[in-house]
Amino acid sequence: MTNSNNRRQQLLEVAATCFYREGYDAASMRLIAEQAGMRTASIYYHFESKDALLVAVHEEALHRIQEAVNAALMDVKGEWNRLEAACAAHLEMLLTGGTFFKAVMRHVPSAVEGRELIFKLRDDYERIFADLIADLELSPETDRGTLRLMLLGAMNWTFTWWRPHEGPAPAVLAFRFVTNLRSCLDLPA
Amino acid sequence: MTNSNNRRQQLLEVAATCFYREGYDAASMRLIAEQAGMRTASIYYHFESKDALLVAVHEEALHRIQEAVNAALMDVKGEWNRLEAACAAHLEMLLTGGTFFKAVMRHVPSAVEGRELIFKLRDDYERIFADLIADLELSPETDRGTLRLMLLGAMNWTFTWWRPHEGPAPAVLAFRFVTNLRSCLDLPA
DNA sequence: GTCTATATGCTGATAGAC
DNA sequence: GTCTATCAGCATATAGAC
Repeated sequence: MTNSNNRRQQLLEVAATCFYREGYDAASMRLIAEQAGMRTASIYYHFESKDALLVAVHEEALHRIQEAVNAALMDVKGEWNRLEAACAAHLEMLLTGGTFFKAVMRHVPSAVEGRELIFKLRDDYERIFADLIADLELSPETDRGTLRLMLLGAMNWTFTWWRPHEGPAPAVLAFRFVTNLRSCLDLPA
Repeated sequence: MTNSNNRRQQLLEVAATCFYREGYDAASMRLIAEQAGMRTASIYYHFESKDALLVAVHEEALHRIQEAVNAALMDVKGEWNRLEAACAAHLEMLLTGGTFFKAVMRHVPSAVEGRELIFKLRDDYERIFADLIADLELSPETDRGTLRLMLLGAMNWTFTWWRPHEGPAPAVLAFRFVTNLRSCLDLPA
């Protein structure tokens, strides 16, 4: 039972890495099994299908990142500070939290069973940012929906170009992103 | 010869649509052939492999979008206006220019021959925006690299959520994106 | 240029021993 | 829980007729 949970957890990590690096289709069950040090058939003791494995990866990753963002928001005061803290936590997980979270950014093939659930999980998570942006004081002509999608787009695109030891640290990136949006918008002049 | 070029062009369009909708691996040569109204083997008269087909899709799409952006920049004066015009053209192609351009945003599996070339084509195209941003007058502490990546990220992420007849028109989106970045940055106070 | 027919290999998944 | 062995199907790609 405990052993089973360990293996299950290990499989999730390995699968996420494969899904991220190869994409869902190219990440074969054989490859995942090999990376996890077991045979293909053994995976099916822990997960009923490859699709179920992908769904489980999303559940785990989004649960973890949601907790990280909520933790980062504890005791932070000020609307813009809170937004920046959430962005920093989001980028921290995405860029340096292991391949687990990058897997969530990949395309989900249309034939995957549980695709709708995956989209729902993603949407639920992103609602944190909608709430934070709703709290901002903005000039009346600013569209909050666009602002949210712009910020999330900028953040979620980082995983295509960011490399460890090269680009700016996640927290620096969060500061710049929010600063670039901030100064112009917060005061009704 | 002319007939061959027509077929080749048609295959490119069909393949791009399949690559976008299904992802590279799930878009089988059988499916592409079927959608194009021919047999699998016939594709190989026009393209030597599936990988070559993907590379050709990128060459065509990036060539076209580059021309569209350059055309949109003709006779536009003012650094911020030029950036906005380029963004509008970019979004116009990406969102309403057919699936051709969305295919370029998808993940390229690591095993694809010509992967490096594809990345080079993407980088070359994005240099347009680096040049436009280099022309802006910004407060000295603003990082232009971050600004470029932020804007491209926001734009390239749109194809994950934008739907025809729902979201804002591409030109409106371009205006909001640039406006959100603009007011705060252009004057050294 | 497009076809039929086929080679070869990899895919997700299952059966059943241990 | 993990294994060996295997299935049926689909993948890319090629050979050669028309």
